[in-house]
Amino acid sequence: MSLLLDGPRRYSDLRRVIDGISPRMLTLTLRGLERDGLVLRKVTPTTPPKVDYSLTQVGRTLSGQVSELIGWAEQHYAYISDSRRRYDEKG
Amino acid sequence: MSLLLDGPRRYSDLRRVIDGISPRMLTLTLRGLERDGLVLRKVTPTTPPKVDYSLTQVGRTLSGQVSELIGWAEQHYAYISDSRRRYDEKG
DNA sequence: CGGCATCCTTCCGGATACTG
DNA sequence: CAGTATCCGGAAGGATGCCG
Repeated sequence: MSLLLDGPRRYSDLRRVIDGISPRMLTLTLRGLERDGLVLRKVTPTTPPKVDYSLTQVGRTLSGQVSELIGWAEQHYAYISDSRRRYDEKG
Repeated sequence: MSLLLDGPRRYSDLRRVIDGISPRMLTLTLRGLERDGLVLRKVTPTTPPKVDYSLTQVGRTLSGQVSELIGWAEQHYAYISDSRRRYDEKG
């Protein structure tokens, strides 16, 4: 979702950025977001076809919270990794 | 997580509030949060035993973002439901 | 290019029964 | 009370192949 903040992205672009994701999962995820009205799917029926994904108005209202969540995760990543290691090693 | 903001809660309390959750899932969830260092599990070995769950210092730093997310969800619940209904009905 | 259909394996998570 | 143990059905999701 936060990947779409800078504007529309094509399917293949998203696949490249979200490294390792299968086409199936990417499509399912995008379709879910589209169904929820957070992402807009715009098909241009040329050859080769072109599909742009962008945030809807409402989708953009979520971007702040998502960014904050990402920020939190980055800030506390080391702490959580440490906590897990300690938990797994003894108890 | 947001349930723990007001202070420690006992296992059975959480089970009552999160209605319908199985003991297995509640334990797994709490154990995951404990492993990540977000929740503290404090056992008092009396009869009957007593276990209190509370947020750690770091766990509390996440509460703001969680609250905002909940707020967003409540605010846009109707929109999303509508979007889904329209999506499922035609396309 | 941007998918969908299908197969197949994994594992999530509910139900139930039992314990310190 | 606060879990653990076990069984089990169904869903999640990777791999592969095909299509407009």
